[in-house]
Amino acid sequence: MPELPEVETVKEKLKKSLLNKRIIDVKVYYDKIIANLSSLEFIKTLTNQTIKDITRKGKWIIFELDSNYLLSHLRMEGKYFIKDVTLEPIKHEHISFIFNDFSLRYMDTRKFGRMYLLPKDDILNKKPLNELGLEPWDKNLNEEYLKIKFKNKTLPIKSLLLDQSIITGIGNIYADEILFLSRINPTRKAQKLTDIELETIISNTKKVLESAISLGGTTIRTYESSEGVHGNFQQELFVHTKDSCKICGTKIEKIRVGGRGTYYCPKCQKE
DNA sequence: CAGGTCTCCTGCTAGC
DNA sequence: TGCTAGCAGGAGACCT
Repeated sequence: MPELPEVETVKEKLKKSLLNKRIIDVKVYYDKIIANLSSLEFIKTLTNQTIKDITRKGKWIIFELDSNYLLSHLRMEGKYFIKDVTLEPIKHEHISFIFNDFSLRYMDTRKFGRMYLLPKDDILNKKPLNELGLEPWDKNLNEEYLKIKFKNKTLPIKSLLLDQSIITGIGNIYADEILFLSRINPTRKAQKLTDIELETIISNTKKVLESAISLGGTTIRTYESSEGVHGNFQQELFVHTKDSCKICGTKIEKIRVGGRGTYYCPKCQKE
């Protein structure tokens, strides 16, 4: 499940192959991936545009084209591969962007990924990016900001860490890791956290995500990496999918918080 | 508005 | 061994 560090890694990888390349054709095999256009309009608009830049906002990859932005969210299992143009599409391959000497294939086993093709204007203030909160390294992310965002909320901290309109980029794996490092129980009500605890969470968010990016993200379970992307952060995980605590040896508990599988150490993360 | 539940999907697995 | 029901999960829709 790609979260910010995996998306960042994929984005960097794509940049190496795609900058200044011109799309000469597009094939769509499953059109529900495209959220805001028919596949016909999607293909027509993309054809003959050049990739000027590739950036990231939260878990979104942003392809800057001549006159549009193509936004891509990998959700659970979306991935990109560079392949020879002549190779037939295989199972779970839904979109193929064809360039002169190679093709970029979008694969997605569960078909949860989504793309938006938008006109080139102020996309940060338009759906879907307008709903995103702060990047973890934004200088406006501080304890005051979280207090304002947590106002009138009764949800546990884990659920609010996953809320992309507050901090963007954290997913299920890193939420568990951030709370472990912060020694905070995932079920604690966000509103009841102290200022110091909020600051600890912010600092550990940056720490965990930076470390994960430097290791190329996390590769676990069914999440097979994209082209040339093989993360190693799974070796650094303290609680997510673990059996016993790396610090105290206590058995890691698995519970459900806000419908998500949640791992924590009952001794290190007391309620 | 806040929050709970359902939905989208497929592959894997526990259980018989 | 083979089958099936149940589960996993990011985010948006829908309901209360």
